[in-house]
Amino acid sequence: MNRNPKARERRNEAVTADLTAVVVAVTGGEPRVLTLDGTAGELERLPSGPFELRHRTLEQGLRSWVESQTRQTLGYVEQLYTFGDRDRHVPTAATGAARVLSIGYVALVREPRQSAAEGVAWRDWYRYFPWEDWRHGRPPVLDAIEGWLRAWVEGASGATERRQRAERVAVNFAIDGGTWNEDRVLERYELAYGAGLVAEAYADGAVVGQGPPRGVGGEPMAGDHRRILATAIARLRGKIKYRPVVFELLPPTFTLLQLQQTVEALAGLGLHKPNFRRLVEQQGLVEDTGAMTLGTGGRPARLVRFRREALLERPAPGLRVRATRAAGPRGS
Amino acid sequence: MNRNPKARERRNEAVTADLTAVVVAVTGGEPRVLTLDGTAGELERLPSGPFELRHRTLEQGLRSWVESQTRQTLGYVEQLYTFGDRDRHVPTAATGAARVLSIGYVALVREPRQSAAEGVAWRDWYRYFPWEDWRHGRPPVLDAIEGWLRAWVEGASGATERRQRAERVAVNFAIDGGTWNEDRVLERYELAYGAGLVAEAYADGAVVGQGPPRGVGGEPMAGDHRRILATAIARLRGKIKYRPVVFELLPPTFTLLQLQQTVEALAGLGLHKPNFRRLVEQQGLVEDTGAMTLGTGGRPARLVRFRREALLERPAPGLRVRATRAAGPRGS
DNA sequence: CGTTGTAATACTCATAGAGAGCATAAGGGT
DNA sequence: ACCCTTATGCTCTCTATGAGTATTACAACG
Repeated sequence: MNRNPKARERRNEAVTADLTAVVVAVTGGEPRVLTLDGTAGELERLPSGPFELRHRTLEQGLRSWVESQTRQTLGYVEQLYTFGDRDRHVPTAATGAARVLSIGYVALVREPRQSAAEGVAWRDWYRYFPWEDWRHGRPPVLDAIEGWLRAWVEGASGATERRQRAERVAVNFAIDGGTWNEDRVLERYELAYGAGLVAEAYADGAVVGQGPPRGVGGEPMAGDHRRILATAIARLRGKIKYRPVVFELLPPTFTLLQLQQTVEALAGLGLHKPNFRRLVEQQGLVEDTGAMTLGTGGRPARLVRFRREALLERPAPGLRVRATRAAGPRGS
Repeated sequence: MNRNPKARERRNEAVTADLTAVVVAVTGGEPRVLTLDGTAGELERLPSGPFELRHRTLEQGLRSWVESQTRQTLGYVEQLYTFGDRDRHVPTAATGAARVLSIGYVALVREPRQSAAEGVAWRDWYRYFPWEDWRHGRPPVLDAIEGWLRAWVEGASGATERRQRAERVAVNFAIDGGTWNEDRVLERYELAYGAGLVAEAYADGAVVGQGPPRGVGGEPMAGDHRRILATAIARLRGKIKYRPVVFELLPPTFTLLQLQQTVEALAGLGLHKPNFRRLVEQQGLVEDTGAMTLGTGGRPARLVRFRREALLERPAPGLRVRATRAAGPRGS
């Protein structure tokens, strides 16, 4: 736009790549994400740091930042998405006017160790997305959200835009005949952002005015970290259906109930117990260890382990979950 | 955290981001990708260019590069993956020793216009992945590939590594009891790379020695472009199952056979015609236009169009395809 | 030691969806 | 009229899935 050719040396076209990690664990049936406390009234954030020359690969850089910031070593790691919209970035002192890309990753770890380091916390991920937890039926926040979104649809500037907004809302939030699809976490977050439901939209200046009542939009995070978290949840919810990634979150041996609760935690859905076991068994995803659990308050359960051969037998070994009628959605 | 601030000026840590596009169309039932001819005996390449300050967003930058290099405007665009492994990049004069990230995108367009510009060509994507086309049954190249991979497995340095190699081969190439999964395009390419089946592995210096006979490893591309193409194919093959993306490749009205052939082209599978129609109909993905085709050599077909309401009714509106026994895989 | 609570596990039933194959219809061309 | 080609309709079977119900096995409590 207004640059002189001299100023266009290669390094001026260069950008900084920020590596950001969503580190996930499921403890006691609750999905958790590793966060850093915002210093001095600042927002909570994900572990992150710039990609530097000393890093052999992007993934190595990510592992190194997470370890140095949280003392947590990572197992399974998967790249999510690279964000680079200019609008979404408010320049800070650290970045100056330079261009920053955020490369998001999701990592899965077993149980978090004892207590995390100073300033590091494992937080329930539904803290940031209260509308995503349908394990005990439709979450009550959705009433307020629905109202807000309806008003947003009405506030469209023309008939065409109103129709588009109405369709987006219906498709993603299971309103007016739409069906709840647990995978659309990112689409819902983006919609919430555009509709001014989440605090980040105001912080970025994308939306002006008065936000919704406290609690409705979920807890905000620094920068675009909540967007990256949404991407991670969406990816995981989709992936458990055709790849056996859940097992990365479980100890080497576990019970079928633990497995089910882990899936439920990720998917945010309640599942039918007998059918879930049947699915797992017939897919051949687990095998018996011979051992049993003791003293869990009920009948002892078999301890099973992941069966690697399932990878060979099934083209898409995963857990195609669908909610029970009671605990789940289907139709608004 | 523990770094000398002085030694770490920001621009020293900066990288260049290359935007690379896989532009896909299906013409006459064949899947095509937009490529640039390699100048002077160089390899074929995908349209690409660096992310610059003038670009408002990554996607804008990509669209702008593709248009300027090929005169093709893009419709549907989706980000794929960001590649940044040091090992995979041989520094060129242009990049110097600097760090380069490649951000891959896939774009879908209707039919390519008349003839493409000078040096630009639409090429069958199976040119680069001959083993991925199972539309007429198991492709014959797989015999040679299987042999090569078996030798690679045997060439492992220890028992553990041999077992790992054998499992990867079985899972991805439907050998020894594995099942062919059309979605694993990238995994197969990575395996082929590691096993020295593709020319890029030698160019990068990742593998040394003698490659397989001509034709077995598919046509190579510049840099990591073939890897990006593999990622694109994999993404599309997965996505048609739960999102109605095929329609981005078809004209506004089309016949069910055109739809089927488009899906077959992408998935690389032959499908059972009656069952495919039943699937499409019952999913409510299309609606009648009233018009019919003429003079196609057989009985005239109904012309249909995509039905947007399907987005609302189905949680995952797509075409879960599975090969027929004749034209397809299942078990090696 | 029986009762109660909590899980684990086993079974049944009905139905929707997928895989396969066959039959018929409606054009064009010879 | 006959053949070739593609479109479209229908049947049959089996598996997978959603929803319930019943039974078993431990722990804790009185």
